[in-house]
Amino acid sequence: MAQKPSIPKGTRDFSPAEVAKRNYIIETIRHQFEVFGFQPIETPSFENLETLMGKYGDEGDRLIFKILNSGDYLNKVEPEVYAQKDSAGLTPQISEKALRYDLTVPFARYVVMHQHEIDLPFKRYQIQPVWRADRPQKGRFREFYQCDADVVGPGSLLQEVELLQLYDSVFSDLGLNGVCIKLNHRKILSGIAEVIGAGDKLIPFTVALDKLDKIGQEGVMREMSAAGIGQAAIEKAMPLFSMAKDKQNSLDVLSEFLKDSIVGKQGIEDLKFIAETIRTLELNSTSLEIDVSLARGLNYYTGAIFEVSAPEGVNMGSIGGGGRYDDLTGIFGLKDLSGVGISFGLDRIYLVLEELGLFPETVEESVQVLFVNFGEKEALAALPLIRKMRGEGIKTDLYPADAKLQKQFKYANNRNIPYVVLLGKDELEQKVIVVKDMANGSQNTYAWKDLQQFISTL
RNA sequence: GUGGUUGUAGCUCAGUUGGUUAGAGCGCUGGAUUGUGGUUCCAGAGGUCGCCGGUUCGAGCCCGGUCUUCCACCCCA
Repeated sequence: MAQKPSIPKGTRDFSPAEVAKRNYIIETIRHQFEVFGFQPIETPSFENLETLMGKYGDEGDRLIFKILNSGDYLNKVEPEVYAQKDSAGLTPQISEKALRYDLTVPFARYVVMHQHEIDLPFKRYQIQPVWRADRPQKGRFREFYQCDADVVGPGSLLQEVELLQLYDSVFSDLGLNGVCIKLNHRKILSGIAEVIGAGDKLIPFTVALDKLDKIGQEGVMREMSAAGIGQAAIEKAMPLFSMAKDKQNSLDVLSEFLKDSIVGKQGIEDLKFIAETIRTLELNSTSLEIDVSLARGLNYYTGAIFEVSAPEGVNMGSIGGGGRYDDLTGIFGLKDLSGVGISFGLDRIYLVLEELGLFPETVEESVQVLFVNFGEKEALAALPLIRKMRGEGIKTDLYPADAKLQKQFKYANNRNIPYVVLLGKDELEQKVIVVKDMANGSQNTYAWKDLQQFISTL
C-alpha cells in the first residue's frame, strides 16, 4: 500500500447521509426560488481569468484559484518578467483561466453575452459550487456551494422586498427560526462619509465601521485613524456608534444626521420603503434589522445591502448576503442595467441546522420498506411485490444477500428503515407477507393480493 | 498571506519525568438466540501513534520540516 490518499485542504467528501441532508436544503431553496418565479441557469466552473480579476478587490484577486496554462507555459513568458520574480505580473502570462469565485460575476457575464435572448426583467437562480483560495476555518471552505437568486432589469424596490420574503420563506421551510436579516444601504454609507468629510475614504471607512460589533467603538476609531481618516471626521461620525446599538430609531437619527446629503437621503428613503412594506406584509420566522454598521459586501453593491446571520447562540459567520448593484454589467460593456440579488450559503446553513438538530428524521430515510432475504425462492417471490411498491413510488429494497436474519434486521435498524417485510417459507406457502413496524415492533400480515392495503398505510 | 493550535483503533478520546507487548467507551465480527433489530451478557478482530528526518541505549512523548484540523487576523458564504 502506497501513501495514504488525501484530499486538498478545505475540501470534503460527503457521505450518503450528508448528501441527503445537503439535498434537502438545496431542494428547499430551489423550490422557493421557483415559487418566486426564478429560472435556473448554470455557468462553467472556470472562467477566463480576466473575467474574474479586479471584480472582488485586491483581496479577492489573491483568493481566486488560478489555473495553470496547459503545455509549456513557461516558454511564452517574457524573460524580463520571469527574471523579476513578480508574481502579479507573471500570473496573467502563465494562467488565463480561473475557478469561479462567486456566482454573481459569472451571471453578469452571462447577461451581457446573452442579452439578446433574455427577457427583462430576468430572474435567475443558480446553485453551484464556488472556489476560494482562502485558509479554511469552521464554516469556511475552499470549495463550497452558493445558492443565488438575482433579478436584472428595470429596478424597483419591490424586488428588494421580494428577496427579503424569499429569505423568510426558505428559512421558514427549513424550520430555522431566529434568523436575523441585517439591512443597510450603500448610499447611506456614502452619505455618512460625505457628511463627515471623508468621502474619498469610503471603502476604508465602511470596512472599519463594519467591525463595530467585534472591536467596539474604540477599535473602530483606531482603525479609521490608521486608514488616514481625520480626527475631526471620526468625531463627527461618533453619533453613529451609539445609534448602531439603538436599532429601533436608527432611521430617524439617520435622517437628522444625513439631512444635508442628497445621496444619504435617497438611501434612507429606500430603506424606509423596504422596512415599511415588509412590516405590513410581515415576515414569518425571520427578523429584519436596520444596521448602519453593516458594510460588508463586494465592491459592486450600490443600493440596499443584506446580510443574514444565524440565530443567536450559534457561532457562525453570515449564512447569506446580497444587495443591489446598479452597474454590474457595466464592466462587461452593458450599461444601465440594474440588478439585485441574494445568496444562501449552503454549507453554513448545513452546519447551523446540524448544530440545532433541525434536519427532519425522514431526510436520512433512504429506504422505507426492506424485504428480508430468506433465500432464492423466497426472494424471487418478493420481486413482483417489490416492483409493485416501487411503481407506487415507495422506496423499497430487497436485502441483497441471504444473510442471517439478525444481520438483516440490524441493517434495517442502522439505516432507519421504518418497515421490514418478512417473506419466508411459511409466508410463501400462504401467499402472505409479514410487515414489521420497526418503531414499535408490531407485526401485521397481509395477503399478496392485498398489498395495496399495506401501501396505503405508508 | 500573518500568528497560533491540533493529529493515537472505524468514531470520540486517555496515555505519567522518554523505559517491556500503546489503552477505554462506542461501533464492528462471532456466540447466548438455525424466523426478529433497537436492551442485556460473553468472546474476538482491529493501530506504520498524520508523514519525513533528527536527538537518544531507547521516542506516541523531545527537536526540525511537512501535510491536516481548528482558532485569531485579513476577508468572506
